[in-house]
Amino acid sequence: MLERVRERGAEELYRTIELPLTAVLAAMEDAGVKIDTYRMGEITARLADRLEELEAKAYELADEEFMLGSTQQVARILFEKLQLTPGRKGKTGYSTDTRVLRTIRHEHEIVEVIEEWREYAKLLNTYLQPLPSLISAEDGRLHTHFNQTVASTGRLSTSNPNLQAIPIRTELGKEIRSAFVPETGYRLLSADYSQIELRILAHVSGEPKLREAFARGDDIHTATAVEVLGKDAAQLTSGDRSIAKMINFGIVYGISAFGLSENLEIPREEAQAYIDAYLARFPLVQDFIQRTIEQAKRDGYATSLLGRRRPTPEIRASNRQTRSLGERLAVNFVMQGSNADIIKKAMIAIHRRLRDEGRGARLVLQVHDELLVEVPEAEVGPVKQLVREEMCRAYPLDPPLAVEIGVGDDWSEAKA
DNA sequence: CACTAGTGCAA
DNA sequence: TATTGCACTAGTG
Repeated sequence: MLERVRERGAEELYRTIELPLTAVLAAMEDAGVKIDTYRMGEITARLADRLEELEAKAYELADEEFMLGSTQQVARILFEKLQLTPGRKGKTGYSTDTRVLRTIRHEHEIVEVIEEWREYAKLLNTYLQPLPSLISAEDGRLHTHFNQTVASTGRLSTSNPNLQAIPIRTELGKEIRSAFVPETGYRLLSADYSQIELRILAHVSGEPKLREAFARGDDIHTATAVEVLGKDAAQLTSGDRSIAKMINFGIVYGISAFGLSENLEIPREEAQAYIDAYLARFPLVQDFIQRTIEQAKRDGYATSLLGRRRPTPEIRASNRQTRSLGERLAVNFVMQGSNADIIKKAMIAIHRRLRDEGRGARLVLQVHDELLVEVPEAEVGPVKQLVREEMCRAYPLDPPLAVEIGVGDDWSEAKA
């Protein structure tokens, strides 16, 4: 197999990153993370009560009993029985997803009941009930599995349970995250790369406006809004910043007018105008996108900063839709794949130094641009410094990598 | 039991 | 018809 690894130009990546990383991941799986089951139980009890109330209310408003978890039955109630305005359709009928429900929220009282039921049922069924049952009898901790060969971009994934998708956006979500706690006498340290994928874009494109914005320490979405919307920073609304944020996401994902229009919920022509304005204001980004697509067409793959390759055969397809997909995959890979390279390199360095310096601290989770470390109280200061140093040093970018670090008595607090 | 569709959680 | 994942329930066979 080593011969085939060589043929694909992957030997260095294999020897310096992927192979040494296996030991780090094994140690992390072995360490696991502590869960405050009492806190989980409190939230669960509260939610279970609320879910029953919502269920009763939904039956009353629909004047019949139905399965709130069944999209088919929900669609029948909303769009046949109650005659609400249908939105998009799927293979089997009307969609009842979040966006559709949001649109018809004011047509009938039952819609908000269903929305709220969905949110709570998700948290209960996916996190609050399954997680405690997965806690090891051996050490009382929760052990995930890190998959090293699943994601086509070189990212890690986690499974059984998927600890890379623990809620954070809603208040209730944050409460679930707060049940992830350190061992007695320890604290949790969360370190995440700030805007790493846009910094990689600034680096690989060499776009001066992006580089300078990062160098000045500007808020990158605000800086983008200033350029694309042509307003002074002082006149920007929070809506302007949100638009710029969605455009930046779009650039990282390999933008299309259709995709941006869907996400901003605006006409495709307006989305196209935003894209045109962006590319005109950041011309080196446009060059980078073009270069990346041409390379992928020629070589059959895109390449990350550390030489990882993603084959993109779609890019030579005769079907326009498939070809566009290939172009987006190639562009996105440069940023997502390089991000994966960099954080893996940092993990190896951190693991090694914690061991060599005789620290009691240990890596417990990686969430794509974040590392979670369990640290003895007495070591917090030096470990914080060590983690920042190794994460920043992993790959010298221009603009440089920036790392935000928080420490707390649970995962939610550490991220605040 | 294996599979798909729809939905929604994370970065 | 914007990138990468995992996992839940309902429903089919």
